[in-house]
Amino acid sequence: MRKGEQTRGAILERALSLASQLGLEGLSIGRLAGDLDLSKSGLFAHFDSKERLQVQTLEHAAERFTEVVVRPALAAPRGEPRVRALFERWLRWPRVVPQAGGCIFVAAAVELDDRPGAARDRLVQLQRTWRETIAATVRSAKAEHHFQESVDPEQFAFEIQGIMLAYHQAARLLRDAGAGARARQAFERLLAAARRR
Amino acid sequence: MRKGEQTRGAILERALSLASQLGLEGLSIGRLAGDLDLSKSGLFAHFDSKERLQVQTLEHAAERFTEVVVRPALAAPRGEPRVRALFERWLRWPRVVPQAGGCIFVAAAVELDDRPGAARDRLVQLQRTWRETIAATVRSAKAEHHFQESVDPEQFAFEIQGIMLAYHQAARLLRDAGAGARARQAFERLLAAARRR
DNA sequence: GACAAGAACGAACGGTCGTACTATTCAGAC
DNA sequence: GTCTGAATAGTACGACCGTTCGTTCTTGTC
Repeated sequence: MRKGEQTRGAILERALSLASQLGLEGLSIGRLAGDLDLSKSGLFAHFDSKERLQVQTLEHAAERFTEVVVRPALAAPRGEPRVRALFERWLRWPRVVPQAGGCIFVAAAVELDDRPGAARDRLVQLQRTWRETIAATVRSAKAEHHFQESVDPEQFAFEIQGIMLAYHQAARLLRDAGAGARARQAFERLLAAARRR
Repeated sequence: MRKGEQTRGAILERALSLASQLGLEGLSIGRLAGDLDLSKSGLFAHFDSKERLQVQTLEHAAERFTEVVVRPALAAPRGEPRVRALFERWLRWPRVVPQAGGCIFVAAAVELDDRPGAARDRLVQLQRTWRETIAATVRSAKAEHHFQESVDPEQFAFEIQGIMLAYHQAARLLRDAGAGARARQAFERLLAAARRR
């Protein structure tokens, strides 16, 4: 049947935004049901447990992330342009896929880093995949001779991630209007160091 | 009287570690009281409200941070050594001042970035002070001619913060044993770019 | 040792949480 | 139109939440 799938999708889309604000633990089934005009028990039946809801919310986020960040970026030309595309699309994605509290992966990373369980396990997988996506893109930039042979793709991924996290904090906590400019400047410096010679 | 102060200190020290794990919202008065063999109401009386407990926990964290990170770093020679001291002491501080869940400011930044209130306001202040501390140290490194004149202290602070956040995520979420090495390499690259000529 | 103030306690409050059951409504195949 | 299973609603539960209140123990001062 199809109605269930549809409701489920609506729940997860809302859960994604709510969890970005309140965290995966702060995400409450009652609140979620109220927002969607569903009964608590009706909503609950879709997931059987809160932990499963949390995991599915991450799963849903990952699917949307692939749709709006990774896949389009892979359509950019190999090499540096693709690295840029990944970066720029990451900056925008919490608005493209509505997450009122900012990137859910940033929030979940801090929340789950010391809470064992299925949600943490899945998040770690996703985060590893993301770092590997960046690293692979950097490798292709080396293959295209855009970047020097000496560039370490994993180190590059680490540093990009740092810029993203600093941006997230400056923009959201400090409400620093110049956060985007700072992030781009840091990114350009990183690119220049990889490219230069 | 003095007994109260003493208990209060013990509560805050424990609250700091607990909040680093569960977040300032996840921090529960009942749990905290249980850990310290106090009654819920007895503990509560020290703070009058949960929000005040949260703010005081941040305040306590800030004092300890100044003690073990900022003040000792300011004892290092002006210029690049002082920048290094800030960085290295930051890396270690969640172990020096026990925070089982990692740096509480990192956790609180993500948690409070969209939750208005006294705790958020205080955290923003603290974070601004911290960035300014880094920037001032960078300015002194310029004055000592360790760094080029063209270095932007605020941009430098932004990028250091990024490295710290990336380290936190790699070490804690991904349990990446090489996180420290990655962070130091990124830091050296940042220093080299500021120094070079 | 009396006394007052401070510190801690125990019980209870109204709420919300996740979860378990049962009952009802509804969509799609025949 | 009927039947069936999926989808949703309703109700109740025990646990824990922050908070209040009145009481009791402890501490420091005279």
